[in-house]
Amino acid sequence: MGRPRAARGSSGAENKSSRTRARILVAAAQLLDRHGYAGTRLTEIAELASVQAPALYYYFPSRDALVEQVVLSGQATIIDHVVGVLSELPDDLPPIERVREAVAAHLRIVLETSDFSSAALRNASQLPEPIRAKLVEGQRTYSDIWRGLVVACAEAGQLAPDLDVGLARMFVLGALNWAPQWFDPDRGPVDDVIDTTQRFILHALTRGVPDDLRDAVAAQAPAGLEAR
Amino acid sequence: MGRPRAARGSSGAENKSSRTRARILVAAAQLLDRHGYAGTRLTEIAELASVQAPALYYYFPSRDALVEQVVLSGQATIIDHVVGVLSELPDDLPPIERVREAVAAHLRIVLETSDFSSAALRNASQLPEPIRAKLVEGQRTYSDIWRGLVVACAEAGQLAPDLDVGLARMFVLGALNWAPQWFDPDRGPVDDVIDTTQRFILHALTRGVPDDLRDAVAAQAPAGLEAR
DNA sequence: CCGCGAATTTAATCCGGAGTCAAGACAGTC
DNA sequence: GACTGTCTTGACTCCGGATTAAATTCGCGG
Repeated sequence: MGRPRAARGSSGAENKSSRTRARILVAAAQLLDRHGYAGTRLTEIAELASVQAPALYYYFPSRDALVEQVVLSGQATIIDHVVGVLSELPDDLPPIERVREAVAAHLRIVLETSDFSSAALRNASQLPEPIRAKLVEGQRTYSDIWRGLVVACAEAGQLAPDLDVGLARMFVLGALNWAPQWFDPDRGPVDDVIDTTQRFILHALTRGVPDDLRDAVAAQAPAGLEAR
Repeated sequence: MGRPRAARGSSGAENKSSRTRARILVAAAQLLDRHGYAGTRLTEIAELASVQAPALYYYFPSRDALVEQVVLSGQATIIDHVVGVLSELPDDLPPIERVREAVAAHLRIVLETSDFSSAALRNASQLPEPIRAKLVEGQRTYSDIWRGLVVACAEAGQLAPDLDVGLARMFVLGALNWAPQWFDPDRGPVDDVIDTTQRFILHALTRGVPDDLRDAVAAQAPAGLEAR
């Protein structure tokens, strides 16, 4: 009666065992994303993973443990990816451009790499207390990342002066987090969505006339450009 | 053994009966908003409404009927209120100002009058098919309202030319619909949130071009008006 | 091709929540 | 003070879904 073992020599294995485990996690993520925490049946997960329900207990001690695994790793995936992208950026990149990159990173992970991450986002508020508690740290971390991004814009004078920094952050995250709700991969490539989202959010934050139009506008009406 | 009667003469009554019924609906809305469809127990609703569980069946034939009542009236509340506000507006108001008003109307109803409306929004995707079916008409209606608002902006040249009209609509609704998720009435008045939201969204849509320059910008990039 | 543990199934149990029902209690009304 | 509408009390059924137990198959090293 064994807890499943890690592969012999290697650690990130391709075991049959670990592949089954992965299938279960993926199935759970998909269903959590669609039906929510309370709406996801263990038997559905099993079916989608092509196993019988009790097999889940070979890998996870309980339904909640499985759910926890899904949302925690989903959360970690987002954070790691966004942090990773940001850390690759040159130090002298203007803050607003960092926001642009963060938007893309967030959307790409949530819309493309899928399920785990959006399951984490969408269910956060409806999870049982113990699981929710384990999410708060990551939530704070991620919040802080965005706070930092927005504050940097403000300090660089690139943020529209009449925006509350805290609220602005919430709106950005709102627009991002709502995306999985309506996004349909059949209706167009992720990249298009990302493009438009970036423009939308940058417009919202900067309020200024964007670089590529500034000259034209300035020529037309050289007065009144300063951000009031 | 009576189905509850409407009040004698008056229709929007203050009956004891109708007040109890209202308490039940309010309780259900609150819990649906917090725990989602599948996470809301009948007994919890009853407790919150200060009634015994079987009493619910005096007013509603089933749990789902109650839920349906909540989300449908929540949806109707939003639509009616926003439509009402828009119809009061002078005809010659610029489209972008109509958006501003619609944003305020939507937020006010969702954040203040609350629960019902946000329950409708948040649970939409997780409801059982029969209920969801009854929501689609309203969803289309509401979608169309916003489509109309945004398209009008585009046609008036007040929309940032590089925004896809359809996607822009989704972002606006995203920012609005995510608000109940983080809004905390103790942290500040609704009006502040509304103010900032209006600015944020108007910046996003118009690209922050001030009124006196909008013509110039529209002339510069008259393309990209298609309403996909 | 045997044996043994890992992986998974089949069958059984357990529990909570929806929904029912019958018998009252209590309030306001005529 | 009888009547009706509004609930409470306290069962009790029923079912689906989580969990457990026992039995079975798979797959590999010997």
